[in-house]
Amino acid sequence: MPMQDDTSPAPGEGLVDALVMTAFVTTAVINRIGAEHDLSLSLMRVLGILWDRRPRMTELANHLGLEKQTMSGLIARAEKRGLVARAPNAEDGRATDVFLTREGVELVARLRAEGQGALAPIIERLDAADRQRLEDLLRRLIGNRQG
Amino acid sequence: MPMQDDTSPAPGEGLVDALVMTAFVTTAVINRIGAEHDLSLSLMRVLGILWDRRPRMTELANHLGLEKQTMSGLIARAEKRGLVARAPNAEDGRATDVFLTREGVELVARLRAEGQGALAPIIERLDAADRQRLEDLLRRLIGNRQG
DNA sequence: TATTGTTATACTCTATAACTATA
DNA sequence: TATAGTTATAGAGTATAACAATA
Repeated sequence: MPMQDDTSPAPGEGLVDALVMTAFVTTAVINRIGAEHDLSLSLMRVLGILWDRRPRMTELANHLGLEKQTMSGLIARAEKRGLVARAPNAEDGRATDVFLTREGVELVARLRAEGQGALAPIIERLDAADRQRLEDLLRRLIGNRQG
Repeated sequence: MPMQDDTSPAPGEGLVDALVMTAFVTTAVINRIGAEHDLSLSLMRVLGILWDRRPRMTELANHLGLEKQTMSGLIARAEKRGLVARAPNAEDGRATDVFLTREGVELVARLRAEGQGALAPIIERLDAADRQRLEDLLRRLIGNRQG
């Protein structure tokens, strides 16, 4: 879908296309893995965050860019399935902490392994040196963020 | 979330993390742009495909990995909004072709410009040479695919 | 009979609004 | 009064199942 009346594209235009296509491909892969476990992308992101953190509901919602009510429903369903649990925050009587159950921890570990396996055929199109170059470039692009 | 009992990660493990994080960041940006126009990611993908193609319903569904009934609803809502239209296929009396309306074409052009603008601050973290290197590596990774 | 598409139904995800409890 | 969280309600997105029309 090139700009119609512009024969000299803006700098980075092709890169944006490549980024978006890569995002679609990557998302499709992890979405498929999630679907096999009846997990939405949002819930997978939540579980990933809970791997090494114990946030409160509002923190989770902000991190994912969702409303707190949406997070309430998401966590309520995950709790019903035994993947996460809620407990009152020790310092603030209004707040609720969220954390993974043992079953949730096992699921995240399994998801992670399956993700590596599913994306392996794609990344193996590059040799080791190019993989490292790509990883370095991507990390410079997105910065060192967590979750 | 490193592999717990493995101090020497599998080849490409860090790259998978970087790819997934990049996908989340990129998806969040285009999702926000879509939300400003009341468009879901799925519908944006459909509109992107229709930019230069006139597929039938089943082709669209297969391309996005959705069921044909799901595509029926998606297209029905988009048609109601005047973004796309349906017409019987000339060769096969069972099939229905889908295509962009004039309004749909204008919307896709606008979305595309907004996507470039929204991702510009991110890609500008790399100089021109590194942008080209990253684009080349990504294209080798995902192949030359369309839509 | 097989394929294309739609309709019926149900559940998840998401948002807006209203509410309760705590600070 | 402001903040944290839940509940109520509604709409979009998705799937499974059943159906109609065409090949």
